[in-house]
Amino acid sequence: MHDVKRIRENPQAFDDAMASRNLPAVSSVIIDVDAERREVLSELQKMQSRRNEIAGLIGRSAHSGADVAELEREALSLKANISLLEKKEADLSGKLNEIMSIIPNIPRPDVPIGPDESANKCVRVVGKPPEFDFPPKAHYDLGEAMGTVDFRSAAKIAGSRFTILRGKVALLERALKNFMLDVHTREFGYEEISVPFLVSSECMYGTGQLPKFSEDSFQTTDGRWLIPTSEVPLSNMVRDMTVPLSKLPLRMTACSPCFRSEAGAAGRDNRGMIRNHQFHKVELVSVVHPDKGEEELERMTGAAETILKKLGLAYRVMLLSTGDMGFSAEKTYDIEVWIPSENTYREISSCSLCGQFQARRMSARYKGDSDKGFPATLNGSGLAVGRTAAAVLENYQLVNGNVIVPEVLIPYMNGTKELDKNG
RNA sequence: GGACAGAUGGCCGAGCGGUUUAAGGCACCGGUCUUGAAAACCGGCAAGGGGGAAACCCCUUCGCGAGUUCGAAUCUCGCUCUGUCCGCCA
Repeated sequence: MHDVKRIRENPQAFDDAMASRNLPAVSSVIIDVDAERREVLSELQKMQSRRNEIAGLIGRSAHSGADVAELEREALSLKANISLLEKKEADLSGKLNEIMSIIPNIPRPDVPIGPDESANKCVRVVGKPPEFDFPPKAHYDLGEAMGTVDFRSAAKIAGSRFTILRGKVALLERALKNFMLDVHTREFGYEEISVPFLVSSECMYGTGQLPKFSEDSFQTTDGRWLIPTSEVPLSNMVRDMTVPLSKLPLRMTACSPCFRSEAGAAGRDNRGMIRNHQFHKVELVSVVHPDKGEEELERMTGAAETILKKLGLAYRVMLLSTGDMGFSAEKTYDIEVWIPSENTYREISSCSLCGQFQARRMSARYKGDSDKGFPATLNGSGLAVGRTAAAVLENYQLVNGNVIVPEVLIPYMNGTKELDKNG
């Protein structure tokens, strides 16, 4: 959500920002509706003031015995006008809100401008992709051959785009979650949070999934939503509250299943664990002073990268262009891991600075002695567990189809050093 | 799921139709006093929004939403949440 005052002060800058997102100019509509709303509000408040005054006079007349018939007549006519104006004001507020709630965040100045992912900028490439003297298999072929990744049963039970993991690969997934959470809590000071996987519409609105992207998530029969990411419950921890400045930065991490309808993804990544309706993700969320956003984004991205470094996986960091950024983001780094079978990098993390955009939607505030306002929020994957498991399987595969367990995971795997057909 | 009780400012808590512009206390901030501290005393102390160059004025908010009324924290209806007990249950 944007600050209407800011738009009023510099409509051109706002329209330019929307243009960089390939969206039409809307500032003039917003300014008009807002001006009308404030005019109505101002008049309404004058009437309310008079109404309160009359009520006071009548109240005090009970003691003085003064005649109040004239006052009551005036109050009655005021009453009708007030309810009329109240309705008008509510309509205008609603209209303004409707427009504002589907406008995305404004990209930061250093975000490359472009139509889509083709304009993304590679910031750095870290690690070297492994070289194989045999054609590397895809993770789903490796897993199925080992009998540890079972798409057939998953389809029987839940339909397409689900995965069942068995034995050592299920353990690998669990090991990855614990490893990631440990790194973030011990090395980066994130507090581990165990969150609800169902959330209210208010939460989905707060982080920006609603009202525009309802078709991307699953809704329950009683009106709740399956979380598409634990960013939603984590960020909404501060919804409708004022956090003391001294408590910032807040850093929270959670591991949760994530549910996505993947509407419109037909035909893409149909095989494997890359694009499922349900996947596990370790999420990072920070709530910081608005001036500390960029600094925190670098820190958060670094925390996510640390996981890949420790796992010995090659990756690159991409700065997303205006055309590829999410709704609530004003700057986003994607981390892409090397996937040998596809001979390319695939997204495994997305770290976004949302500035004050979500805080405004959530009405989350911070307050210090002489400084108060909306904090900046950030969220990032640290990392998508299923995709990390796939990357480990592929990057550490041997010619016989076995998979070496990365050193850092061995303690989390009860000492298992290699995955093989014996599960 | 059933029964009962409750929801008031950062916290506790009074108020149950108009001298309440939400009493009082705690916490916090400033001052007096003190060598310093404590105590005591004095003063200050919610958020959001509208108007204004400013001083300042005004509106809204007593869980949320409707309603009754000239006037609602207070009355009516609906909802949400919390507590206690019962039932069910991992």
